[in-house]
Amino acid sequence: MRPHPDQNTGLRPADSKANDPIACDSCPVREISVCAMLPREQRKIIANRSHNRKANKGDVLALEGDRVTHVASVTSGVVKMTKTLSDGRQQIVGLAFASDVVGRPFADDTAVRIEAATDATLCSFEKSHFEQLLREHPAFESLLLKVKLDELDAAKDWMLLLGRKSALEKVASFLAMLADRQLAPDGTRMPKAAAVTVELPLSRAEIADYLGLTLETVSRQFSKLKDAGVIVLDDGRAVTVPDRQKLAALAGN
Amino acid sequence: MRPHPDQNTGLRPADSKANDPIACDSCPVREISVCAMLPREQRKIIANRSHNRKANKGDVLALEGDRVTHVASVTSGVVKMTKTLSDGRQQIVGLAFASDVVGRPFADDTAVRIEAATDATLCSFEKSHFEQLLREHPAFESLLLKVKLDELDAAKDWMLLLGRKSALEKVASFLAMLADRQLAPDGTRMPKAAAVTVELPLSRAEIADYLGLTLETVSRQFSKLKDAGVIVLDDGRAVTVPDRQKLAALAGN
DNA sequence: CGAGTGCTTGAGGGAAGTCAAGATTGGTGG
DNA sequence: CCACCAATCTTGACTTCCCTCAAGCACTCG
Repeated sequence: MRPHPDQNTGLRPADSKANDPIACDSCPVREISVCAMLPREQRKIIANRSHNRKANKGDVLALEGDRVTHVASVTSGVVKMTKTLSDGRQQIVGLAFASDVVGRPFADDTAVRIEAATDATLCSFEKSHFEQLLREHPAFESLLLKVKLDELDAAKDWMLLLGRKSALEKVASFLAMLADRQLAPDGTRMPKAAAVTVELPLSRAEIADYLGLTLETVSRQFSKLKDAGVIVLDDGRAVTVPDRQKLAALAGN
Repeated sequence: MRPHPDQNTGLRPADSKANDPIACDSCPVREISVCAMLPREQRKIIANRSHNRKANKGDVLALEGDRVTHVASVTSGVVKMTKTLSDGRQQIVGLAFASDVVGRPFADDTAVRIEAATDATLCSFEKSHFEQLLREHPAFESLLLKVKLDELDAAKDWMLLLGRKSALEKVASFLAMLADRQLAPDGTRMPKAAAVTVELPLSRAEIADYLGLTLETVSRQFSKLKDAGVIVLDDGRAVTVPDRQKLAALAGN
């Protein structure tokens, strides 16, 4: 593997923080985030202890080994978590979409670098406040546990992909994952048959880092899928999947 | 990848269950398992709701897609969790050692096959009882959350390994992991300098499935490490590491 | 319009996979 | 106790998939 060039260091937390109090009632993820478990009147507690945070694409929210100061729920955009070997080889070990939690409660420092993959907004808590919420509201803690158990299952799927799938299967799996999580305009999941257009939140290089490949190999698999008629490359960053079944078939499993 | 041959199907849960009540006070993992968080008098609750379970090497505790009926804490031995692609390619996605929890609370069925990698004993709960314990004892749930967050961190490390490390680094990492978790006879962790002998809980084929390699490649890396003097192969299953620093250096990171 | 960035494509090489013997080990029964 | 057999592990020769290196192409933006 070729080591990675140094990347845009972006803004550190203190710089890009915006202390607008959160309006939970209009929060775009209020029904699906961990907060959803709290009874309405207790959301005030959240509002008082959290703040909105805007991050621009490329902004680094935490470096590998950093002291953990905040825990946040993603309200829009995509945040990536990466780990890096000493010689620069890099692996994306997690993607956080809207309603996902980033940051590590109950640990002194992060084992991962946290970075905005797209422009993003977060509902951010000071770590100690977040942990206090967990202690005081078992329903909140319980929901976080369920969320993390789901994440663990997803991580196991990803381990299968990284360890055993071919390059083509990896790319197909990645696109299938994005297509499946794609929501119709009304917020419901797309019907299984319908064509879906996916706006890729990652560059070719980032997809490579996610799949354990090189950018060139990723690009070649995109071309292969295009030639096979499984995807349409609207432009570099937007992909249409006419038939998700066909894509899923190539994903292995 | 070559598909795997079918493996010993072993015993299903109902067959190998032994209903001895658990003696928590003499439980080998009472200080480190999730149970440790419960105040002494509440351990009775555990004793009443759990039972000892012996599993022989190769016994299958659950198949991929099985309904989850039990959640258990490993009290001795090693249990492996695997995922399999339709053509038989296999990946070990988790190893549970003494004090680790296997089984999936809050889900209808397992996403992984659970199998004893060595002879093992477990402290097993009916899933509904386990979930009830979590609900009634926030401290218990809280500890489980912390344990699962640690597992998630470990999974991320493993994703880095699977996606980006060379075969030699993978094998070195695996041996380093085992050496580090090896305990001195008195139960404390070994001093960093001391030579450690590790009894491998997995066959070459299983190590390959854990590392995303083939058995032949694993064997070659063992030979390479032996020739380099980094390890001594006492026999096929026991490895001595004279200098863990040297091994760690080869593990990458 | 030229420079910069990100993506695609090609040619060649190398690390790990595949296929195929052997070598060890461990268990079983004569 | 030792001979035999099956299972596991090691080693070798060859192949393949993906990585590396290197152009060339397509946008975007000053």
